[in-house]
Amino acid sequence: MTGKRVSQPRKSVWLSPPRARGRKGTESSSTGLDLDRIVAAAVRLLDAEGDAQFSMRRLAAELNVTPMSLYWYVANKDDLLELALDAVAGEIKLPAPGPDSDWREELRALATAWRRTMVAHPWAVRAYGAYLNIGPCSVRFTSCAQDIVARSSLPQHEHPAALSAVFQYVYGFISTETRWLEYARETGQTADEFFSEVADSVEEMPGERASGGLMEQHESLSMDELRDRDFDRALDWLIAGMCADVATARQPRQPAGR
Amino acid sequence: MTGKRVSQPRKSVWLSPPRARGRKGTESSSTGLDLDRIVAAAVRLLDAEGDAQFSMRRLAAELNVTPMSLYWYVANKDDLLELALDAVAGEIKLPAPGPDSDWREELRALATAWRRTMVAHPWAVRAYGAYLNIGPCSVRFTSCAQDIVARSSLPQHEHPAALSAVFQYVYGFISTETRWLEYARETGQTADEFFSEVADSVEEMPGERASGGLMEQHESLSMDELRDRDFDRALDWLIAGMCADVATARQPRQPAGR
DNA sequence: ACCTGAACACCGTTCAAGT
DNA sequence: ACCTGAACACCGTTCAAGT
Repeated sequence: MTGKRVSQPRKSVWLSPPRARGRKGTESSSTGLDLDRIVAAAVRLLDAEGDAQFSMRRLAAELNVTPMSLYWYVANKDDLLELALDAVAGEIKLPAPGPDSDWREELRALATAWRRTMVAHPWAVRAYGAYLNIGPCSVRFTSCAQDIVARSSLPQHEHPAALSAVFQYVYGFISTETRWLEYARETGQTADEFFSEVADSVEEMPGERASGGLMEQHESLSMDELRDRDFDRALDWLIAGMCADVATARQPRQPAGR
Repeated sequence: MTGKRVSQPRKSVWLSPPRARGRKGTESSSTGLDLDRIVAAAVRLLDAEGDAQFSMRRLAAELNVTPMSLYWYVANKDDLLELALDAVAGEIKLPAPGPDSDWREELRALATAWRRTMVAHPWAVRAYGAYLNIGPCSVRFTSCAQDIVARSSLPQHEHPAALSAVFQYVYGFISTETRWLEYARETGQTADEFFSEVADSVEEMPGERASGGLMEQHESLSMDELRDRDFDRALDWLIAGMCADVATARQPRQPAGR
């Protein structure tokens, strides 16, 4: 995030030997600092003001403390953001693996749960794209997804590709979704107002026929409902596609229209 | 990008009245500045050192000029990055709409072209996620995609969802792909080395059964080939899924396994 | 063990001034 | 019309010092 040239480039908090951090047991007095309190405050601040406004100095002020005191608990800003990211990853509600439930339903449920938490913490999807996501909660999340496809009807050698496919799609979706919501929030407009304004402007641009078909079906559905529907839709297409690919047992490496 | 609290929040360069910029005709002497030269230099610098290292001051130095001279051509750093983004969008090789070609092939070709350019400019996928992408080249790119699905066999009302589905997927894919490549570059490792190191570390972490199945098929294929295959694979699944959904004409709103 | 203060090397950008 | 210099309000972080 800072990007200053360093001799030993950092990779992840989770790949470094732990500091004083992580001693959750110590019920410290409410006055003293504490890694958990710092991370919690960071999440609160990031939610409230966005990652662009977030700074170590701002956070320190929030905690009534000198900026440098944070550095006793955390090596640098990137590490702190990685910790904050894993904290919100812990908020994702993982579906319980009911014995009689369909794996496709569970996968949809997991994707929806992920989407829901990310919409609540837009900065976190940017962090998700920036870091390695190998904290305990992130790993638990990934494991959950792996378990689900492991119980699927897909052949084992397809599991990684299947997992990656839905992950990439969902990540892409929530990435642009949260960005639009942030834009609306920043400009003080509703999502619809902002979208309409942009669409109109593109319409008026020189060259090409404009955003045809992107603004049509505004009769019965709100934009939120439209987004929900498109999200589920593509997920279904993807899952249906990989199931069909298996059903029609062509030679496994050679996909459809080649 | 800066995030300072401003009275009038910016939305996009392309939504503001143009400055002196854009006078491409003026064959200015090679000594003077020029919007095109500035943008080109920015792209060069971003490619070489990444967006984390990029700054107005650094760019000015590169152009042998005072930082503030840039501000005659460009309102702020975000605007400049948006211009740089559109410049690389112009590098995407759009498939020519051959009259006898399959729309699915064209869609795959477009996705692949997009991916190729983004891998060449990793900072641009972050910019893509941050801005509105409504510059002339970006719009041309989007229009091309729209034309392709317009020629598809899908019912008209599905076109926006179909377009969005493949966009989100491809964006998600290249987003994580370029991030891994950047990590490898930053650490001076090959992509394989870096990936193995991370995978091993996750393996040793407490709790959960580890990254099962993510590191299997390392026999005949390199990581690059694996990625290429997975990219095409999910794209095929997605396209197959949406075609199948149409073929088996169930009631249009109620997808597969509900 | 935990926290502070001063300082360094950076940022983006405003503003008044130069040519 | 185009570019500069000084200055402002910020950054993340180092380092030596306090308790």
